[in-house]
Amino acid sequence: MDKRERLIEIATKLFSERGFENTPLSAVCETANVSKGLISHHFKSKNSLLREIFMKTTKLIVEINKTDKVNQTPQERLLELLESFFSQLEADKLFFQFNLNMMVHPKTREVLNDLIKERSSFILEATKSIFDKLDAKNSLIKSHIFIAELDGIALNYLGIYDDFPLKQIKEHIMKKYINNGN
Amino acid sequence: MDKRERLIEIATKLFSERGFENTPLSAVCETANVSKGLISHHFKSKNSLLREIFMKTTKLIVEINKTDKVNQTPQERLLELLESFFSQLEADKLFFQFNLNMMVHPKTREVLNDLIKERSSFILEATKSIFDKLDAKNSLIKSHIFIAELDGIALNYLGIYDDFPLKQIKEHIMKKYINNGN
Amino acid sequence: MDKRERLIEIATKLFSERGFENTPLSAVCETANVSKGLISHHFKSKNSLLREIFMKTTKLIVEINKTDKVNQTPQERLLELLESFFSQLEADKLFFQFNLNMMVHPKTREVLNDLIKERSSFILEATKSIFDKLDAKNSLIKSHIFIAELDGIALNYLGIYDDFPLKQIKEHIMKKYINNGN
Amino acid sequence: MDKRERLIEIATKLFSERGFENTPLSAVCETANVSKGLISHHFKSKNSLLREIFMKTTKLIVEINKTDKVNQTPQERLLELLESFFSQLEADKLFFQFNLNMMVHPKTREVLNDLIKERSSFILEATKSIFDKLDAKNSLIKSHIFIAELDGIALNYLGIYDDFPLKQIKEHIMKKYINNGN
DNA sequence: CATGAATGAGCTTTCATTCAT
DNA sequence: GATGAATGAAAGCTCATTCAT
Repeated sequence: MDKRERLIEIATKLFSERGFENTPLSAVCETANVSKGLISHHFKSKNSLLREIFMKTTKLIVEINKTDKVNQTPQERLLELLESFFSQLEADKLFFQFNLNMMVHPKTREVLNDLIKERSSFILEATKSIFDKLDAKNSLIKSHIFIAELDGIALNYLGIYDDFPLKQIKEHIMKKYINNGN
Repeated sequence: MDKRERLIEIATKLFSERGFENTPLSAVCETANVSKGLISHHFKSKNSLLREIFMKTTKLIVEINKTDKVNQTPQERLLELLESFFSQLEADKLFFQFNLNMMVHPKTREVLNDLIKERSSFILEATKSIFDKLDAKNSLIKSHIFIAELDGIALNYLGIYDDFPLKQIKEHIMKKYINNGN
Repeated sequence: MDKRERLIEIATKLFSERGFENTPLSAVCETANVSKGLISHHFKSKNSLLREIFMKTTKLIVEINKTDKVNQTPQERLLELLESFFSQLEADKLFFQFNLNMMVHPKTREVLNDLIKERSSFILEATKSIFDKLDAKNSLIKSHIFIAELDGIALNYLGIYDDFPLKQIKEHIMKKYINNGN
Repeated sequence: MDKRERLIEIATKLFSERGFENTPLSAVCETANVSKGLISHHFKSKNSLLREIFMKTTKLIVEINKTDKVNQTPQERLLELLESFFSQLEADKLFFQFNLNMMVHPKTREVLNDLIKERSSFILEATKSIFDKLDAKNSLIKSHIFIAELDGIALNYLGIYDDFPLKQIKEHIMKKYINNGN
């Protein structure tokens, strides 16, 4: 059992649930049944622990997008992307919670500034490469809107509306993007 | 010069810029050139100050939506709503920053839970009442998507992409909603 | 309605119930429905308010002991004193609570030092004058023990034993002192 | 040098001398030459530190009473008890001061409520078991009076009369209880 | 007399971080 | 690798007191 890995996992979970600033390292240690000293032994500081977590999730995102989809049509790729977004959103709320938290909160945004830029460029590029193939016109704008729409759905689903009708919205969105890419 | 009002204003600004938890009351006091004691004299606690601020912004939102638009067609209302959203978003970033912050962060969400529910119900209702008149079919889903889209745009504009092409996106969105209400 | 008098009354009650240090002046003001400024207008400080209260209760004690008992035998006086002690103890717990509090707590003892000395000398004298008449031998010692016994009973009754058998103890004590003054 | 133990010792001393509420933890730390953080490291809160101290003194009291006195007559036990009370009272004023303080002050009584009940039941039982053997009649009442008398003596000696004639009172009390158990 | 805004000192508690073992 | 004692800064909050009105 790699304690370092366990610390990262637990910290991710707690940061997601309670927020970064509202999660003392002591809480991470207690949950992990590990001494306070150990966390400092493994991570230079709380901030650097956060950065490591964020980089790990970025890697995940990159990998999902890199899997060979050479043979797919852009329509298929869009379809798959939406499918995976909606199923992930339901299955792993904490993952989205965490990323929203980190992007929005000024403190964490400062700590993660470069990493956020890096990740969001990647996502924009990946999305744009799809829309480019669909219809090069306005592909940047369409990509931005596409991303914003999904982010907004995640935000409203996770943080605002208890009775957010995710399934119906998924259908609606899928229909919209599958037929005309708009 | 009403110091209470000034404290609210300054706190709003600082909470928006730095986040709630990352803004000590001492920072508010220093900025307001006021003793630490005074803030406790006027507000029972930091949380209650936050609640007061949030309620104030809710009132603003409600009022904007209440202004007599009896004679407007739903199309006109939608147009106006989008116009005001995009111009506000540019003019008063802090206002959106604040609201995003408070919705996303677990700690503030806990403190504001009831107020958030209340406000978001109102916004959903107000939006739905427009879509109802446009085309009753799926009006709830469309409202949710509409709100999510705008939230997502705010989120990406304010927090993620430095070079977010707001103007073009505005045009795109306006076109989309004005022509077919989709 | 003399507000000054009401403030004293309410302060006495609250100081008795919660203790001096644990009772903010703001609590006194709220209970009295009076502004914070007023209490400072009437009393130089919290300490001086305390001193005034203590002096008032001393006056009461002195008066009770001064009422003409010229014609009474020492036995009758002792009887009456015990009777009044036990009935008071039951009827006005707060009065005893207050006095115990003030005597025991280091902070209040410091503030009231001179007044405590004054009052306790008086009580000792008054008691000794009775025992002197009963049997001059060891009257000082007997007085001290008598006072200590009553104080101890108050302490145990009010502060320690929920089921303190006050009535039976009263009988026991009365019998002891009435028959032989021991 | 166990700092935790030292903190308890010093806190006991200061709480006794100045009272619980009148002793900031900072005073304990300064006296112990220790940082403010350390006290929180060892004790969950100021209240829990107080509880720990109180429990420790209860243990002491229990142990004193538990030492094998199987062979003693009740008269001998009473004698010993009084001897130890009076010598302790002179030797360790702070110990009594502390206990009186904690029993009388409303705030500390609230914090220690259960522990006070527990301890005072024990003391009553221990005392009653002696009086039972002396003369079962009225043993409960006699025990209560016995305890009250000693408490009252401590109270008057420590807190009220500077010139309390402890030695003579001791003699008087000893004579009273040794001859007839009254 | 009466109010309540305003001050400032001081309190308990939290917490990231350091360091000897 | 691992522990936990120890530090010190900073936070929110309480409260007696002052003062202009």
